[in-house]
Amino acid sequence: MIPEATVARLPVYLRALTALAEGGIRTCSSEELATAAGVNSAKLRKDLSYLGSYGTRGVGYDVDYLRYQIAREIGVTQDWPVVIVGIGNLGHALANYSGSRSRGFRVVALLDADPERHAEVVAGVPVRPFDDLEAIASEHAVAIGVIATPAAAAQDVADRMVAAGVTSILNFAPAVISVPDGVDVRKVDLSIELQILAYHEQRKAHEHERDHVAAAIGGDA
Amino acid sequence: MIPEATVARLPVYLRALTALAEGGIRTCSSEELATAAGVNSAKLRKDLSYLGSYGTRGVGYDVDYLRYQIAREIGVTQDWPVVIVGIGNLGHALANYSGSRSRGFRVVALLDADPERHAEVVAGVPVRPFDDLEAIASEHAVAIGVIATPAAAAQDVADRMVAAGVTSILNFAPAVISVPDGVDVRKVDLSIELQILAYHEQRKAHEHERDHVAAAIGGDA
DNA sequence: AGAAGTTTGTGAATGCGAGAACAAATCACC
DNA sequence: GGTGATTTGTTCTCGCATTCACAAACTTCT
Ligand SMILES: NC(=O)c1ccc[n+]([C@@H]2O[C@H](COP(=O)([O-])OP(=O)(O)OC[C@H]3O[C@@H](n4cnc5c(N)ncnc54)[C@H](O)[C@@H]3O)[C@@H](O)[C@H]2O)c1
Ligand SMILES: NC(=O)c1ccc[n+]([C@@H]2O[C@H](COP(=O)([O-])OP(=O)(O)OC[C@H]3O[C@@H](n4cnc5c(N)ncnc54)[C@H](O)[C@@H]3O)[C@@H](O)[C@H]2O)c1
Repeated sequence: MIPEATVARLPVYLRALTALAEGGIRTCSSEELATAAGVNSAKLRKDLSYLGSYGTRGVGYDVDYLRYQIAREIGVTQDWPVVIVGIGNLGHALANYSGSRSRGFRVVALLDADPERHAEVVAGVPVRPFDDLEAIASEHAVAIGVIATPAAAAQDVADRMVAAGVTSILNFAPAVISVPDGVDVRKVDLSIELQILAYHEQRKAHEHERDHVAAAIGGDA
Repeated sequence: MIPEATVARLPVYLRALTALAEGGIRTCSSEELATAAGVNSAKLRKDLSYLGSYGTRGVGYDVDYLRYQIAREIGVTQDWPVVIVGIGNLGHALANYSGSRSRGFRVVALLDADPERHAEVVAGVPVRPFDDLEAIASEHAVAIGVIATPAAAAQDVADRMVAAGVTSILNFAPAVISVPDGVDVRKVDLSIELQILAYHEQRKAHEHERDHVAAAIGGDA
């Protein structure tokens, strides 16, 4: 059983390894890979130790071999069919992105409730009515769904997805959605991220204030 | 000093409180708020206790009062000026989003290196040359920057931002960027999120396999 | 072949966060 | 004014994650 914190970092290692491989590098040490991935080398080694013993002491890791092992562990050696629901501003960006860049996933359908959208084709995939969800999900055995609708529709969309057999949901809508046990939900939320940054900014600003006050009172007190 | 895990949840509570307020609810218990925010009520109470003692035993929390206290603690009672760099598919979506929905932030500039983009106006804000970064950052005292360029450009953009006085960066590009001490970076990464979901999907699939094998061998062994 | 130098994999220590549980505080009602 | 019901704030315990530190394993050089 791999710890959740480690699972969340494996994709980062995978990307770093891909970058190294594209740069023509065949082997790397845990130190080098850790730097490329932006983590501590001890943490990297511990993370990799959960997968097995794929390095060679005194040498390091074979880039391609380790990359394959991580990809296999994550489950992206095969392609996962994905549906995206809500093809507005964000949905368009996601459709373009998933289609071109990311390996391991295949966008099999773009769904939207608005009939005006149904004429469109995004990144080679036509936008279809939301009611086609069940048919598409069962035809392609879709396990992963992406929600990019307004927040008000998110719970309904999630319910329909779950009923159609989707067991993993990536939610971009700023809404808490509840799902049955056995269904995984991850959320991506721009405004939460901005607010976390704002908190730290404010703290930095206060710190400076204190510094100035201290300096004004008398630096060598 | 508020724990980082708590800081990351405060925006969720803020949103839940806003939703309750919009529903006309004036007071709520930790249990109700926890449900709305999708967390455990004990955790919620402990989180709030770091801010102070803003509830009333036997009663609960005044929705508006608590909302203001959290907003103040996060630092979103004022508006933070934000610049977005890289106005492609994703940048367009972000510009439209930040402009309309999220309180506490104001998009003061959209920047792109591609001259073809400079004619455009997105959500009322004109797209300007990337080289205007320094002038805009100092004019508006911008502390928060958003990167939505391709991965290859992310480190350069980050360096320029830092040089221009930006001390918090939200990075949407799939790249590890390094910044000096005192600068905060948060990243949002679609393909990492998908891969985490894929891992769990794979595990679910293997579990089913084991179940089937066990059933085939003989369920009551 | 042996010594010196690298680098991995892991046991141990430390720190942090989650959740249970309960005492203190408040309200409603009589 | 007192009693019971309700709900917060906090203490305590447990488990997980991070980091250190080092022995084991491998390479290279002599
Ligand atoms: N744009 C961003 O950068 C951004 C960032 C973070 C979060 N979000 C969130 O992502 C979501 C989408 O944002 P957007 O800017 O693309 O909004 P949008 O309004 O442009 O697009 C929403 C789309 O969802 C469709 N839709 C509405 N109800 C539906 C339903 N029940 N079933 C299927 N489709 C439905 C609409 O027809 C529309 O095409 C919103 O919840 C937003 O808050 C957006
Ligand atoms: N589209 C998505 O849903 C999505 C999701 C996750 C992550 N991302 C990432 O976000 C980034 C943007 O994605 P996109 O789909 O909008 O790409 P895009 O190619 O549509 O847009 C990128 C924009 O950045 C501009 N740019 C390039 N170099 C620049 C520089 N040095 N300075 C300023 N601007 C520059 C380009 O002119 C272009 O307008 C990419 O790194 C992508 O991997 C995108």
